[in-house]
Amino acid sequence: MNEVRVRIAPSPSGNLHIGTARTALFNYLFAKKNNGKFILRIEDTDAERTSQEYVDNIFDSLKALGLNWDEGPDVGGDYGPYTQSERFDIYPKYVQKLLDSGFAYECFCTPEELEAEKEEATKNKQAYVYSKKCENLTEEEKAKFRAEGRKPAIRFNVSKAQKAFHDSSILEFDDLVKGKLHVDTNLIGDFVIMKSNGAPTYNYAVVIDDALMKISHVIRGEDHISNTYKQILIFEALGFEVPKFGHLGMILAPDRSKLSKRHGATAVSDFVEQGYLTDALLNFVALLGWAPSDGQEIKTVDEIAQDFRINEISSSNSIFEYDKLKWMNSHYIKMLPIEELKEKLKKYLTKYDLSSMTDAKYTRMIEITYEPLTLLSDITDAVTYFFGGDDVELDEKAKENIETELSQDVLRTFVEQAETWEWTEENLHEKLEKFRGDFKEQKGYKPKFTMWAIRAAITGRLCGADMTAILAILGKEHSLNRAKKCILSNVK
RNA sequence: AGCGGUAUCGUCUAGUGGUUAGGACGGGAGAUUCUCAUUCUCCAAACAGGGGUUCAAUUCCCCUUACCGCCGCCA
Repeated sequence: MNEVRVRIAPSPSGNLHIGTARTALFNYLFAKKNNGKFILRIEDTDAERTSQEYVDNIFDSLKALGLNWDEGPDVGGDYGPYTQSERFDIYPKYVQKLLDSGFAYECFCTPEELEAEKEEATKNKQAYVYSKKCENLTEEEKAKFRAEGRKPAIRFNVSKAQKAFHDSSILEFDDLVKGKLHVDTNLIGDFVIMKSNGAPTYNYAVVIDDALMKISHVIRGEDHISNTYKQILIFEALGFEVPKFGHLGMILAPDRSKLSKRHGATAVSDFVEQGYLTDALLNFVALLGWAPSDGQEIKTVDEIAQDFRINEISSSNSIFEYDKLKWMNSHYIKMLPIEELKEKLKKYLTKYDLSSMTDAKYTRMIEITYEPLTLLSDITDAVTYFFGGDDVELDEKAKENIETELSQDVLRTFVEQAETWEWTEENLHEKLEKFRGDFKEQKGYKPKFTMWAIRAAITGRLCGADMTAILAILGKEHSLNRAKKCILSNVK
């Protein structure tokens, strides 16, 4: 049995898209499950849209996701180079083979001529298929075009390849996820494999690379289905073994359009920047099309790989539901070991002076605030009242609350009694419990209201983390000063 | 227009020729908690439509509809 070799072949014309990440994941899973190799290839044949910045982003994102490749531009391998622009000397050789065997021919048509053909087709409501005008040019005619300064593009002769390798004009292949797929090759025009400037086209370069890199399974988005037929024909014309193909449904935005920035983040690096955990991202994206056999959706990549069967992937499109991703992210945040969480969160706490806080206090602060986080970045707002010393900004609801007579009563009593309290969390816990118990008993204040007064004065908000711990972390002085500042002299 | 693909709660999906069609997110109700959140319990929510085949179809076949993709000297 041949070795399983799969690849992800992103084009560096943008940051690594979440859809590409999903395709990469499925390739990775397939490789893992089958003890195969996962290969990264950079498809940068279109120099104008390509940049090193994007190449770096693709590397970094894939690494962050833990989708490590066995062969690639940086790590090398036996079938390099793994960057298309470094393979430009390879492509002409096989074009020549195709030319020699008659599966390709030179085309001297100008863009204007081609445009005219297309217009004609649309006018007649026909699908456009190249006319094959240049298929049988004589040497004299070619020489004449050359004399005019025209540079030929090379076209692949579809009908010739079809007749050479297939009985019928219907070309069929067995897709790993979609089952049997077919098309009438008469509908495929002779397409360009080498541009007049000498650069290979995508459909051609992909075949050469996949063949030379011994790719056994091509797993990609279903937008490539129609390319597959062309590619199969090239594989055959060159005498290469045709790999197996598997096409995944697309990821759509909630409004069923293409996922774009206006829906939120689309690049993996954007998600990370916003405070998503890569593990959550990966787990979520795996669930788009794949379902665990035991119904347990939270899974590590290794667990998913064990349970992964490419033919069981749903072949329909799926919608990217940010709500579920958020839920998953908060779930992953809760599962993170506290030490790791402390480190990851620091990135979002740069506006605060953490050096003024002991590690024990910092740890405790994170312990009591991390639970409600949806995004790591939510921590920024969640801890603001731990800083600022004697001052804290009150929001509208807190202000309103402070101004009630009940709250004033609570605060006056609090300041008076707390002055003598020993300021440790255990003791505060005990004292506060008794404190609100007393108010309940003596004045009928619900514990909730008693605590609201203190919370409003100390944190400036009506909701937040455990009040006892907040007081302990803030310290006696700051706590009492904040409370004192909220005691108003004239309240009716 | 043509060609190809897809169709189970709002969303991601499980599932079967005979099931109370299952789970998750989201939504609703309740319990717990000093608040918010968490957690827990419960509830509502789906087989696109029409024809066949069959004793029986959500499941198999056909048509319609809807949606997606492709029709580049882009990748």
